[in-house]
Amino acid sequence: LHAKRADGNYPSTAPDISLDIVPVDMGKSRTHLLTAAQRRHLADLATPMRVPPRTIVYRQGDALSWIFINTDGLVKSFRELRSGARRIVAFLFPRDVFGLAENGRYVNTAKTITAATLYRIQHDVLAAELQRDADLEFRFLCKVTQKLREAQRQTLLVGRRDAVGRLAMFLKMLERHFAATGHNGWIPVPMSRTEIADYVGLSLEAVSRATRKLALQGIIAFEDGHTAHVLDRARFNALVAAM
Amino acid sequence: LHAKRADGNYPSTAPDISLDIVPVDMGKSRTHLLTAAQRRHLADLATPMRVPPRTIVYRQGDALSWIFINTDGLVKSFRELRSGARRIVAFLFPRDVFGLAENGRYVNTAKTITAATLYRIQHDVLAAELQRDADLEFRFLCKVTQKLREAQRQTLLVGRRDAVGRLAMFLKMLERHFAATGHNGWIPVPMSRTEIADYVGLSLEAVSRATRKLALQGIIAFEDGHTAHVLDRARFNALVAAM
DNA sequence: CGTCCGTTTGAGGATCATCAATGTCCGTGG
DNA sequence: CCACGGACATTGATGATCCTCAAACGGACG
Repeated sequence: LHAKRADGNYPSTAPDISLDIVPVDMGKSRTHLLTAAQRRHLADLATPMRVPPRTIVYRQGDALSWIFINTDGLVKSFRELRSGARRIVAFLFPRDVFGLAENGRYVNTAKTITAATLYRIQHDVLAAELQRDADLEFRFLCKVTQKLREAQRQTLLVGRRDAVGRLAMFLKMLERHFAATGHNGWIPVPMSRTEIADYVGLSLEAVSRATRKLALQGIIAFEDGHTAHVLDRARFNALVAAM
Repeated sequence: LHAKRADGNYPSTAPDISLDIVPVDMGKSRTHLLTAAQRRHLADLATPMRVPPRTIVYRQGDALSWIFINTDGLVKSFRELRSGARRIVAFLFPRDVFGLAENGRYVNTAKTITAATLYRIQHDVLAAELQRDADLEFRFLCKVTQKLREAQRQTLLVGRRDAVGRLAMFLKMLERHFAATGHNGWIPVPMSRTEIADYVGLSLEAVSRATRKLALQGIIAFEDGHTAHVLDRARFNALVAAM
């Protein structure tokens, strides 16, 4: 698997429940989750793995072999630049699918941030299964479509000139992701400042200054560095939208 | 159709040939093009339209009704910002599918740059057809995956700090798109400077100065503003990769 | 021939990256 | 229990880059 991995300690209860693909729509509103049968079937094909923090799942350039589904934990997908800098292309949350490849090679490097539970499926097995089950395939299509929208949003984010605006958009993105989980008014920020910087395309220092500004202006309060409270919703939204 | 359109003058020869979805891979190398039967079937479901330049196909926020396939011409997909600025999210080349929506509404505005031939399919009809034909659906899945990769690349592009580097990456993207068409050494640049600026996230002036620099350094020669010649391939590639 | 649109060129100002130093947290070892 | 070390984060000063404003230029088209 191209990387050190946590061996052995899988949860012995087979949790086929956790393979849901997230709600999206291609217009039509349908039952967005997988059927019980589909989950069971996917669970049959997939192998669960429990992965410690800061573990590389695969590297850019590695031969494509598995597609991964994140059911628990946080993973980053990033590219190493010549300069040594890293650009995080996506954060993979629970219910996210990853393993993007081109010409049979992974495009990015994937690394866990927190401990994570991943299900891996051989890519050709998955492809075959998708061909067999058009309904399942449709969920994947929706999922990739959602990822496409997110990528476009990130392009808009990175394209902004102002640091605080970028940070605001970033927090908004996090809020969207955790909205379903019912956190209201406060936003979990599971990643480090450095990782935020690598995602929004700023230097670490700029991120630091931007968070400080947001706090000073009374728009957002940070506590322990990994939780953000939205104090002034109106100005926060204005910042996010203001471009 | 939410927009003025060129009425009547469809080519009377039914060109089912032109509905190909472009080559991509999810790892497996397959016959990348649609089968003749699939093309015919798609052509049955789709309505061709010949659209003049600078025509709005749909606006962001419009209710989703059609999915479009571009078979000829150039379309831009962009978002209007509060400031009045525009950020181009994607250029749609022949064989591209577009009509990205969220919650039943188009996410971006689509506008033709050149005259174009578009096929439109009612989104729910397409969805139904995809459910029926898992193979066809797989091609769409690959297509969206390709778009995702491109979007990620654009994020990297926009994230760069140097204007010339961004322009170089942009030209490289164009070259990739026209590579199949056999132009060797020279790159068609069908869009305006302003549109390039809106895509790479620079001001019009910065784009102008960057092109000038590329020309002065003998890396690329521009003629008539819509064609670029790669003079120094080595330094060009270095610029593209140098981050 | 004049207007309009897109582009080029120039000068000044704002913003962020970079470099450097200090500060904080946490785990390790004495 | 405390001191040390390392990773990460903050804060400050300087410089480079690009945006903005402004003016001139060019071709297309009436």
